[in-house]
Amino acid sequence: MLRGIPIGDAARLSGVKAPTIRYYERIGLLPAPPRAENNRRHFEAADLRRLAFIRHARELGFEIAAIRSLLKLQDDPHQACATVHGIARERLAEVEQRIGRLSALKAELEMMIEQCSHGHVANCRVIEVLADHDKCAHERH
Amino acid sequence: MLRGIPIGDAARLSGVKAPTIRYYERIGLLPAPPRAENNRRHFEAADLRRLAFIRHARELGFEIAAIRSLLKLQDDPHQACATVHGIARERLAEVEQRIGRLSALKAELEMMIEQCSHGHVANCRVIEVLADHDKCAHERH
DNA sequence: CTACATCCTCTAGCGACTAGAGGAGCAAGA
DNA sequence: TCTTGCTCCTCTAGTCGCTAGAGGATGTAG
Repeated sequence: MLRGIPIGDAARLSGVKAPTIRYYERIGLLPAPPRAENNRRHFEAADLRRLAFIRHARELGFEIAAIRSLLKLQDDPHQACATVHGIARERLAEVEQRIGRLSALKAELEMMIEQCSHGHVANCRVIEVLADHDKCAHERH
Repeated sequence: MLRGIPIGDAARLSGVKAPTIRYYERIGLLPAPPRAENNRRHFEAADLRRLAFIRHARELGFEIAAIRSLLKLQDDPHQACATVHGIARERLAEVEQRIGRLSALKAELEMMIEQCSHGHVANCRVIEVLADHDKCAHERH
């Protein structure tokens, strides 16, 4: 019979939940697999690889649109690597920017918490700092 | 006449866009201001302060729900500071975690990009690494 | 035969806005 | 006075990437 992998197993093997797999199929990120007479999907190893790829890229913070282009490039191995490279570098720049902003934020939160007098809200530094941006130590946000 | 601040000025002064101000009013984050006969909102200085507070807290990544509790605490200055403190510390922990994850991610992206052979997609490291999680240098994601 | 698990489709919800339609009001210039 | 252009109003629907739940069919084990 050789009847492919059912969605539950595909979910367990790829780490992508079943509803999410169906969602990816609906938005065209994953090709619709053949169905058995009982209308159930049957996946194959290639689908699992594609799902693992998607999952990993998602974990790295790539958006669906970016993954879509990466997959298109992957499907056509004669494409130049430069495009892929570009997408990854864009993503790196984003990540670096986010780390920068988060670090400033961390410093500000730490300052707020440290300066909090542990008394009443009326003279709580956390509330004060939140209310008045000028009290921030850092400018870049 | 003394007819308060119109929404456009409130937006400019507070840094919160007009549709977003209306949205905050709708979800009860900002008290509904009085209206003139022409049905237009008229804000006051206190509203601007509240909006600045919300905006700053949003920039720091606080969720609307957290801001809602902070505002409630702010409205009642006899509350203990401990609650406020707790919210801020929770937020700090989240931020630290996110920085950690983003740093691992940055390292991985850098590695991917560096190893990319600049040839064809068929032997592009970016694609390969994305396809196979085991090729990652870092485990914690 | 009875449980129970797995699968199917479909719709609606999340958070925090944002965009657009369609219309009213107001101030300044020709 | 008319027109232009700006601001304002409400309402609905869209964004992203899922997730939850309803309601029903099928499959498997005891």
